[in-house]
Amino acid sequence: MAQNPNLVRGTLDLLILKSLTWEPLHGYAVSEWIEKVTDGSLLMEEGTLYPALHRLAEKGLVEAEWGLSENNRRAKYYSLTHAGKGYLEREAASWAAYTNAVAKALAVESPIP
Amino acid sequence: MAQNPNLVRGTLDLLILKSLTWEPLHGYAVSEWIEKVTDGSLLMEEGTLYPALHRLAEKGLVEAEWGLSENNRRAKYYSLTHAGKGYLEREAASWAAYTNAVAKALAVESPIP
DNA sequence: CACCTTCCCCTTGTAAGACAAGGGGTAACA
DNA sequence: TGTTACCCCTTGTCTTACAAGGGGAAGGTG
Repeated sequence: MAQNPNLVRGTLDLLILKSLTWEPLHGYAVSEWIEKVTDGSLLMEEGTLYPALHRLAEKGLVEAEWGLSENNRRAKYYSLTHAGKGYLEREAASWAAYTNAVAKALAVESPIP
Repeated sequence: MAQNPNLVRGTLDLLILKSLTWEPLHGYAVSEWIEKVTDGSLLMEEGTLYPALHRLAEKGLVEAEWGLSENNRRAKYYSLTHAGKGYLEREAASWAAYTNAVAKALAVESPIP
């Protein structure tokens, strides 16, 4: 399913990190979480998800560990690091502020206020 | 001033088109409008703005015409086409829906609802 | 006069990152 | 045995924000 790449950018990391808030999840479960929590409006390509997870690990925002899934399959579990928690909070706030500003701009009704 | 490119993506076209809602503006005025309307939180690089305007013109969403600015300078005025209006409405709605979904996802408090 | 600032336009190169389209492998079940 | 669901990954392509440059003309100031 095709998303708008320009919309996904800037929220992808946030959503991934958020999905790991409570417990470690493997990649497949992360994508399921995102799909569920957005009522199916955001379907994550695997070619998008996995590189993103690797980037986040590279930055030290998540940690990976091989394990076994509920379905008895080899799976790589990602967990939020301390740095990842902080990053999530800051970036979520910044994202909210930005989208708020844009929403206001798009709602302007008088020319050149 | 450095923005977060990942946030700008997906809102840039929207903001530009919105600025042209009432009357044709030249590029410089578009960037001023955006800066003003976002309380200075979004400063548009010229190397971002002008290519974006050209892309929008290429897609037939805006039309360009050379004119003279209030300050007596040569300036290229952009105006919204019919297609541009429609695009703005649709994409603004889609953007709002998407950011809403993300906002909800980021506000989730229970694990895996 | 020379100089500076403001206004106004543009281009090139770089880097990031979403996506399409491939790949592989294992468990469970019909 | 075949099929489906689960789970991981990579490569190449394309878009596009940004940095860093370019130029030129108007109006003011020293």
